[in-house]
Amino acid sequence: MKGPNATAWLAARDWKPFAFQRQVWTAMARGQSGLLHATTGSGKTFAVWLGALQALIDAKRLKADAANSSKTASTEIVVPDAHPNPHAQPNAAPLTVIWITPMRALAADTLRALKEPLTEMAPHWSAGARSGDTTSGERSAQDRRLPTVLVTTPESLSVLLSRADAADNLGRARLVVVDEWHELMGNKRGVQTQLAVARLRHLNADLMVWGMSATLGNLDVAQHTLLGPGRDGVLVQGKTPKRLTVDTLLPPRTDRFPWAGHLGISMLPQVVEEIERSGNTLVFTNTRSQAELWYQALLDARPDWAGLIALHHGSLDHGVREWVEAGLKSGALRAVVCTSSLDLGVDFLPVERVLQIGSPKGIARLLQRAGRSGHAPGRPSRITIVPTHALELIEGAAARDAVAAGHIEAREVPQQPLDVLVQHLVTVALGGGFMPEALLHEVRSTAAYAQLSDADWAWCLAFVRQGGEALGAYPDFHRVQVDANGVWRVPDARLARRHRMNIGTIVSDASMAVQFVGGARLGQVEESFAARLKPGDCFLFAGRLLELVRVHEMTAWVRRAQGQRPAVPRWNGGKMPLSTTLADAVVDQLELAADGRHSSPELRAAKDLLAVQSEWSALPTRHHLLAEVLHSREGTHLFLYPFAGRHVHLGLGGLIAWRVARHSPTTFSIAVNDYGFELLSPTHTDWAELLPQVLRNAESDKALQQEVLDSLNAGELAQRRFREIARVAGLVFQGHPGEQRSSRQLQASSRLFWEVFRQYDPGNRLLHQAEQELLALELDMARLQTALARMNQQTLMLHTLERPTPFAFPLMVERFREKFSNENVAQRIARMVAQLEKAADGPSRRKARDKSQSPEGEDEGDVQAVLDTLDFGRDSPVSRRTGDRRPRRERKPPRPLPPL
DNA sequence: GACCTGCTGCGGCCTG
Repeated sequence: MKGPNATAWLAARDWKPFAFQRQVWTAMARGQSGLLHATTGSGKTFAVWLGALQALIDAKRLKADAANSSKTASTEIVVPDAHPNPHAQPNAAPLTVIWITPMRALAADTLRALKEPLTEMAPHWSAGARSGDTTSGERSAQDRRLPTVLVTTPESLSVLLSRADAADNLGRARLVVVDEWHELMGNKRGVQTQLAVARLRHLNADLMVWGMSATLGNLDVAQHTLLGPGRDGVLVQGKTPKRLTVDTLLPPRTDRFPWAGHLGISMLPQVVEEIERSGNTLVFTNTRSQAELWYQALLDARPDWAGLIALHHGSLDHGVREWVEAGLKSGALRAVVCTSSLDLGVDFLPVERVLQIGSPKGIARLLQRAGRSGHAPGRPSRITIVPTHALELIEGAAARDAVAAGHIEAREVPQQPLDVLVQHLVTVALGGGFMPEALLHEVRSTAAYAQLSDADWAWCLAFVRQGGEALGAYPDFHRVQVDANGVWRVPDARLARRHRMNIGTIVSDASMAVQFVGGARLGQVEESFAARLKPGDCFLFAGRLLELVRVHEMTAWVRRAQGQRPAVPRWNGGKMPLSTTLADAVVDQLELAADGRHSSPELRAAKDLLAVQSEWSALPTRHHLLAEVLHSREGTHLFLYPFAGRHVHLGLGGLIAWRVARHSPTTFSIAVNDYGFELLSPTHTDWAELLPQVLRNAESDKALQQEVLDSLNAGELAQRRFREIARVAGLVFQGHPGEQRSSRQLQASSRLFWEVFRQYDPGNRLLHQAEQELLALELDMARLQTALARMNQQTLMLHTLERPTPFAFPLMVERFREKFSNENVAQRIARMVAQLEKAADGPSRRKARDKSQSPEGEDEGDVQAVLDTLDFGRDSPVSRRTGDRRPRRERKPPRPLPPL
């Protein structure tokens, strides 16, 4: 009688196991934990799953086998007959495997994939999924008895851990698998997963832990973070990634290609042509509104594609998204315009072609998206970057070189987020209660809290017990109480329920449902967008032109509309900066161009533009820091290009403005993008003299950090971070399902806690955490330090400009947006572009020089006229930066320093 | 609360 045998199972399907699959089986048979790194669709799920079946069904015997066997032992492990009674389900084996995925849809897909070998290899095992999608029927069945294999999410697992019988039920688990670990490890969901794994390991010391991850720059850290410090594991490298092509869709005429912008609609004809030529195509965009606009533009260009192309992003209703995913799987859809929503999940898409509109932002992200194509055997993956402005041409070549060199971003891991720990303490108190010393030991066995101090631990305990120092008078925050035996529990049923409803670490902005009157739900728009619409107004959403009928109880009721020029919803999403890896690769390309080596098609396409940049100023390189100064009627513009990503540029800009303002009181406005930033002062500023002084390194990292905090409106920024922390820590209740509370209500309550703590409990660790998160996540402090240090090594090249260069122009455009409606900006930019193009024409180089002798030159005058219409006079100070989710960026002169 | 270009992801109540 044959038991589970992975090799046989694969052989029956004509599959030969890969070497990495055998490695996983051997390791699992020995009871080892590990991390499997493999590309999507390479068979990693089966590797782990078949290995698990083999290893777990008769563990005792297998252990003996493994002990007796040499390293080269066969992995064809045979165990005794496994009671193949198909009707045995109600008596199925108890919970043995917990399989965690980051997405509900992926949980469902995974369950389907796992079930197939299950019926054959372990008929006495049952399998089921538990997530927010699970119906109440399944739920109550699971409450009586969990399946042998439970496929779930980190949040649902935490909810299970909060049940009073958690130890009995979950303590039986012998294997935890975390799929897509790279998606979780870098955020608080990953920390929550670490804590859950530690809990399970506490319940069963022999627990095996396996992770699966896509390509990362720091796999060792990924493994260490999952398994816990000081725990050995196996790192299995999956099948070598298939061949990958990174190329760029070049515009037909690069001399007419926009210098700034993000939409890229000018590339529409070429994109249509690519889709026409290819099989199924995924068109990735960087934002949801961009996806909406591109979908519409494609339909306008090809009305016959109605029904053949679709739209997919995170604010569309699940029903809509599932329909699109099904269309992709069946091959019915020719193209789907999407955002990161299709980065993960949806197994085995038959996608042939992947287009990336706009900057890919990072190499890991590019690889992930590229991996969506070329699933057919022998076919390479291919991703084509569609540049939206001239400098993005260079990103294509840069990305290709970085991929070839194997430069991939590392993923940073959160350290000791106390809000997550506080939540976990209440969860465990609910799940049967805890004794503090034992739990501390368990918590310290995770990578995130290995260094947790006794003081922090004591603070967290006090916080769940009486809300810390400030909230002692409020029974709602006496969540955990110590019983007569010294066990910490949650006795109050109402608080228990409230906690279970609040489990998780994802915090999103309040949104409003969009629904047809008497019909289907379409998705979600942000409350703030809906608030600006009046009944009768039109907007573009879910690929349709809609008219708002009314807003009622957090739902925007709509009907189809025609004609009218619509608004496009904007979502206040995250803003990923260009990664260090990709930014460095871009600088390398500029270096090549500076040497006259235009070896790639992209560089050749950008050659004229780069020539203009060199002619009017210079090209930034690894060893040269480019600074440009332009005097206009607005004042003095400084453009600086550290290539450190938008977050760092904001911090650096603020820092430099702060340092200058200490010498001479001035008001600056700041504009940033991923390549550099602009500082504009209304008065004359002598940057040639000032810049070398204010660029200096700080005395210490600590001092630099303080300067950056001082230079920003740090209090307000930290308060916004605190909002999320308050929700994760369970201070702010988000309401019952279906009873959405408006963002105003939530805002008000988190603000109240912020103020109460500041006043009555300034030592509150959550306040400190908000500041730390602000520094680490929003200001990218570590990267800022590196960038500043590097700038100090570089040779400063300061060029005085006659007109904005190709590098400076996008920064100026960035600033215009805040003053005018889009249309006005478009018109004004069109005029500026026309002027600049004239000046940039071949023969114009001489003209440009001539004009420097006659500043009244025609072109010069017109550019100035354009700038003048922008009205950044002294009376209308530019106050706010766009796209930063930051408060006012105005630099108030600090109080004069006391004499030394 | 502030954003206007700005991703993704989760969970939960009540009653019989």
